[in-house]
Amino acid sequence: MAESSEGVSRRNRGPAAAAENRRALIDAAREIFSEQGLAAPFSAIARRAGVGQGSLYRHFPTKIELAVAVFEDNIDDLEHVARAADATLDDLFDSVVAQAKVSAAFVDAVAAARDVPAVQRIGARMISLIGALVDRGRATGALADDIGRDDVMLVVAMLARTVADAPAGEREAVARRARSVFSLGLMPRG
Amino acid sequence: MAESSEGVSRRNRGPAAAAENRRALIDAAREIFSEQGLAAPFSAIARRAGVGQGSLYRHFPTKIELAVAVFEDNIDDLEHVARAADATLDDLFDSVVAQAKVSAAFVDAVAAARDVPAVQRIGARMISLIGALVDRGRATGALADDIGRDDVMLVVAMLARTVADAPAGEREAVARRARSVFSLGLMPRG
Amino acid sequence: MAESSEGVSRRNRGPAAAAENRRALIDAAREIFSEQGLAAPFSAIARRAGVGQGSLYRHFPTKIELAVAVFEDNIDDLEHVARAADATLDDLFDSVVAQAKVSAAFVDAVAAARDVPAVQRIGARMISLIGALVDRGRATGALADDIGRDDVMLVVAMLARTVADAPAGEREAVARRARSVFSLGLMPRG
Amino acid sequence: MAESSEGVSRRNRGPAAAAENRRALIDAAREIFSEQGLAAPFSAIARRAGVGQGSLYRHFPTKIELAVAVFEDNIDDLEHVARAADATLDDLFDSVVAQAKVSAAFVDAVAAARDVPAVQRIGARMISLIGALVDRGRATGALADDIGRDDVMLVVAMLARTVADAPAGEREAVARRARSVFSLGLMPRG
DNA sequence: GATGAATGAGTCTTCATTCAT
DNA sequence: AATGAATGAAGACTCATTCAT
Repeated sequence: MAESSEGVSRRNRGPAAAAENRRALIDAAREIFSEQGLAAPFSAIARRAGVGQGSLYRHFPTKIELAVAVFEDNIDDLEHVARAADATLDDLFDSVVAQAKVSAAFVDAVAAARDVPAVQRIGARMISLIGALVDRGRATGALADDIGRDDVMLVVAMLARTVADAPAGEREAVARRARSVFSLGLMPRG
Repeated sequence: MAESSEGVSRRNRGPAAAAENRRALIDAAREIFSEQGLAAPFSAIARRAGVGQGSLYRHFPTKIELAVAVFEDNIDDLEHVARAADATLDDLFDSVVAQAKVSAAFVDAVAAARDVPAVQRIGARMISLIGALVDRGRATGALADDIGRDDVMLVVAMLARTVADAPAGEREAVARRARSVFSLGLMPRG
Repeated sequence: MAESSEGVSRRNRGPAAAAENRRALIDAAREIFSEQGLAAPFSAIARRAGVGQGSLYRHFPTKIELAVAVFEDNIDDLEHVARAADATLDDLFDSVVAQAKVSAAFVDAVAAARDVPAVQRIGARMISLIGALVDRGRATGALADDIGRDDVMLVVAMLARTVADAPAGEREAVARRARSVFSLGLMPRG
Repeated sequence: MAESSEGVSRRNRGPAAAAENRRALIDAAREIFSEQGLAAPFSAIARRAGVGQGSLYRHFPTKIELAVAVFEDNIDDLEHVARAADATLDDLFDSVVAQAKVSAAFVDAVAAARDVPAVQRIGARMISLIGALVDRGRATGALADDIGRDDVMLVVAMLARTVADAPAGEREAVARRARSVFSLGLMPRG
């Protein structure tokens, strides 16, 4: 992210820059998606990355692929979170809320390209990490027995969208309210 | 809707056609919004309505105003639903799900123009009808005491978005799953 | 002008309203031309006059004809000014500056339609009243002998344009500066 | 100008063509502004230059910037004229009259964007070159002592406008008449 | 004659995508 | 493989003009 300060036009450094450019593009895309959503112009991302438009297309022929690359990073984080011995779904929700805009952009991307292999791969990772948390939640009695991975997946998507769509000033309040509704629904009743 | 078969360019039928055109535009917009969302090109709506672009702008200078007009119809329906003596939140949810795409478009519109009076007016109607159902729900013990109008409003928004974004074939399943999660959250716990 | 307050939509009063509408249109046009110049949309004038667009076209098929009608009023004033026994060119300039925007709009119209009879008629009236002032100026020794009507006509046009084009806050200063340059040129030297 | 024959759609010649396109756009703009004034459609300029609309916008995001580029060339000429050891204001007026249409377009542009830095820069150059001629004029006794740069600037603007607005066939006569009025005003009176 | 809606062409502007270097 | 300019197709919006009532 340090590299991605906008407007710093790079020289043509040839093939050597390939890996570096890729990183810069992903970082720039994450920023742009956070600010403007998935519908942001492609050119803005290239500009922010300080990379030619052509290079953007070479690395990521479609916006979906770029979104996948961005979210691949994010999901690394999520997996990291989920791997902690005492991690709960709440921790996952915390992360999702913190990255709401990017998450929402990803939800958009998924909606637009459910059939792209890379998208499915990411979906699988997501389901899998959710699965682990669900299992643990059930084990500790923090989660109702009839709540499955797919339910949580849906909740994550709704949470991301809702928070992302709220005006900046109300994000926190909306997140709290939504999570409250969800939690009560997810908690075992008794 | 009967009149709005696309592509049939109308003659200038004079001012008498004004009201009819307005209706055609609203109907066309509802269709288009349902198919393409709020971001659909204005021109597509005019075309679908069989009306010149200028007429569209005359009737609805901004997309928000058009969205409001569309939703004003929908909210009529919702109010009708809510007025039934034994109406429940579930009935409301049924309607929202049935009109998911349009509802989602409206959520977008509201997000984009919270400060437009017409939007606020609609928002107020929505809150008000939800309020009635909430009160009734509490009275009949179908709703937890700590669930308020704003919570339900949020749920409606999430429900609409989620169902609207799901691929056509999965809408019903998604709706069922989402409502299940929500319901358990909204039901009083014993 | 009292009648022309914008937005007051009139009922269809039929033919009886003809003369009145004509007046309202002229007054509205003067206002609009003053505010936005000759390029102002036709519709703005009809709206300001509280008259249907169709009526505007009926009375004034072209913008030129409307401009002529507007200026015909103004030239009445100018002729009135010029008829005063002790009137000077400076009095004319005062009037032109005071009506700079409208005058400039008229200059535009003339430039665009030198061959329209109505325009020529107005031009003749203008030349004629200037002629009177020139003669008187020469007689009183206030004007150089080699300055003719056409020179003054040109000066009037330039004065109007210049003042009209200046930002509102600088009109007076510009008018003063321009008149100073012109005056020294027009005054006899010796 | 040789390259700018209208309608010959070019291939994408890559970045190498950038400078050439820029030139073509400026030349085309000068022509178009001369023919139709500053209000000419942007698309006409792109077409005349044989360049895509997008390229026009890339090079000149606003019409003002394009006008500035056009006039920057013209002012080069004017500065060249003014630098001649024996140059007079009359030489400047000659140039202004010769480029009347473009000059008038520039006056429009300045009026429309007094606050744009590039415009101010050009204005400063103009004032400065006028200043040199004013100083020289005073020194040689060809100019009245109380005539300053601003007066001459105003005269230039009026001259440009007036000549530009005159029908082609009368330009010369109008220029002569206007300059005569101005000159007598600018000359020292004995 | 008046009315005011309808029409559609014309401009502006933004992007996704391609391509020469 | 990188660059960044070129392209042109949309889409938004505004008006001049026409026309049924």
